[in-house]
Amino acid sequence: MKFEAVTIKDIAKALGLSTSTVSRALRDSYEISQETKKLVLDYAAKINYHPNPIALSLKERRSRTIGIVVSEIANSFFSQVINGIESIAYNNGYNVIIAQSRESFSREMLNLQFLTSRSVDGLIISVSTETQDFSFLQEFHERGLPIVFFDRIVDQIDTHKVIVDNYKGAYDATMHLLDSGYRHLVALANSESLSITRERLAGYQAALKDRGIDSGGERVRYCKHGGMILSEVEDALNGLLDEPVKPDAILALADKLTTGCLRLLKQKKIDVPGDIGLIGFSNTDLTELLEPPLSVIRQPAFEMGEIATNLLLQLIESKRPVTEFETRVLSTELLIRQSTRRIKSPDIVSL
Amino acid sequence: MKFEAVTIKDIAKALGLSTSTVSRALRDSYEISQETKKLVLDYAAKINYHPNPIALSLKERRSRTIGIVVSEIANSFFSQVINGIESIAYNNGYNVIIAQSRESFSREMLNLQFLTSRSVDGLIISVSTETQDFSFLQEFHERGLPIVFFDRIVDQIDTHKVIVDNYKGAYDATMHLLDSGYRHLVALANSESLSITRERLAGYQAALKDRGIDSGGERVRYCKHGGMILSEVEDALNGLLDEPVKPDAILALADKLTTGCLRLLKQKKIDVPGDIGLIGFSNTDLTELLEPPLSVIRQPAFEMGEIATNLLLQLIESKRPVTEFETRVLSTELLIRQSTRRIKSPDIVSL
DNA sequence: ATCGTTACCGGGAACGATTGCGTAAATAAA
DNA sequence: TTTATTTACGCAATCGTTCCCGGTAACGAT
Repeated sequence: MKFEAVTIKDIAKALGLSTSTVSRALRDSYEISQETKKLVLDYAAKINYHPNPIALSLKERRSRTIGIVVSEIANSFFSQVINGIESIAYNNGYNVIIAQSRESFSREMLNLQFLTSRSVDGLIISVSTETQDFSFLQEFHERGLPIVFFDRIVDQIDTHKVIVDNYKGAYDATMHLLDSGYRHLVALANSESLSITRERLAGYQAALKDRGIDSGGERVRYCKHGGMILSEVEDALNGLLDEPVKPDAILALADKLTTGCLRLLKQKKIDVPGDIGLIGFSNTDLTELLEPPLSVIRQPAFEMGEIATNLLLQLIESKRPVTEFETRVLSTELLIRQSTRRIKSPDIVSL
Repeated sequence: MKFEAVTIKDIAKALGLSTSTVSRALRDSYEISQETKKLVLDYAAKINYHPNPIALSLKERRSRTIGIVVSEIANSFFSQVINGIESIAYNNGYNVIIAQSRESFSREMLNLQFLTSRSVDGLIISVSTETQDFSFLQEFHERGLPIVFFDRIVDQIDTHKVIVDNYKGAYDATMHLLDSGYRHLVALANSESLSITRERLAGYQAALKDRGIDSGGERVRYCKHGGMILSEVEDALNGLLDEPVKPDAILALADKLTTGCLRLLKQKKIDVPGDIGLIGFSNTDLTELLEPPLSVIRQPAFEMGEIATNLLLQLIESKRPVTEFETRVLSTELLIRQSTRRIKSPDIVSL
């Protein structure tokens, strides 16, 4: 079952040269005569020689590989980011290794262990919902592993970051709900520990405040597992629906929550937007085909991947330690569709 | 930017032992005294030693890593398969490296090159739509790389394969359309070279034949790029809609084609299922939330991943070359929803 | 006293590639 | 002719690990 590859030794032996000469010939060193070079190059091509990257990684302590850690590749947002990352990475001669944490802290640690032990030259990561302890990341960072955070960032670690203006995204969406005549808003959020949750929630609350509406602490429910488990979303949603003041619109603060919410409302035969309005963060390209077409806040995912990769490569290829870091903030896009088209006349009591 | 790891040498030096002794102590060799073992083990734990997998891969010519090649991770079917693969792989101490071909032959080759050069111990692959030349795969296979095909398999290469009963899936779906009163069926297919296209199309045509309906050669359109480009699907769809006998139902033979088709029909304001019925292969978990809820043929993707991985591990860990290969065929599931609920009364002329 | 075991440990060669250094031959400069 | 310089190549160390050989004690049996 082993699978023998051609090595530099085979070439050396066949040509009666030393491995050093072959190596140098292949790297086009000035110390090697034209004839010898041609000889080696031709023979290498003939027997389809490719340098062994494992040996190279061992020697050079670099792998021209970057690691990606996301919670779930099935999530459109993340798969779009990954496509962005790959596009830049490939153009720069880098390969990528993708790992999913599935929102589990332990899986995330295992993945990180795997990636670093395989000598990835750098890391692009959006942390899992469960992750509260960043010390392991901190440690890798301090030991010199170049890291770029995107989406769910870690404030404590000083490095490049790529995010969207989550505050504004949520603010605008909330304003849109209010402008549409909805009054009793509730929010369905990811784990409290996540940067995106905090930022988005702040935008939501600021919008309510700017309109002089008392948001109340109870009108937000969190999903610890980021909606990985539908029952968790159901519990949160039930909590919201059971509020003393019945909500007339929901703001979902993550992709999985948005679609999960719609699924549950349908199950409960609660009409959207008739009984309740719904808007949420989502990058699924199916949202416009849903019943009803979903109003969403969309992130420039592909671009985020591109930017993150460029920043990472900059970090990797920098000669001396980088100390100046930047946080790129991109804009979200608000796509207004059916699910927030208020049908009932505004509730007088709430005005 | 370098990132120094603890090696066996550090331990040896610190403890005044040789690297051989340390290595043996760590592997719990009988030749090492209990005291020394404890000494080494304790110290290794203390300084958080982890063997360098790169060095191990170089030495052992194996990496406990399996490579996955799919056309696109954003595709629900593939991401579900990947989850199945990971679940088994992790439980057996293997890691996975995911690569996407994005339906491009050259990308597929590059990925394969990357994976094998990183010494993956085996490969699980569903080939890209573009791939017509399997010689490179054949070569890897002959050189001893364990391969398991799933979904889009390669008949010419003799190894384990995991598929669904595509013939029956398409047959049943077609029968369902006919039973619902549709008469003028058309099919939207992937590239002709794909195994799944051939099998599904055979099922479709067999159903028509069994009902005494002349399918006609022109009532199938192919999408070379597997629907990666929407315009391609549009051209194909337009071709079908322009048929002399206007179709009243569409069978889409791949995930991307199914949703792409719905998107285009909506754009064209063609009502589903009012003007035309639609059923297709899809593993997207959003299909029931679509407008209309989509009737689909669903594949047991997770299970396929699990089986493929078990077969691959069997291949990898087998002492002697395996010569007996199996093709596991799983069942599809037919989920009937709105999109194939015929509304108009059957067209008399067509009966 | 000598031999054979057993228990324990170290030296050094791999794995595939790069690279600093040494050096022979060929050429140029003196 | 002698010395200096260039050209072109090989040796050996290195990366981290394993493992085939050794080797050296200690001990019991002869």
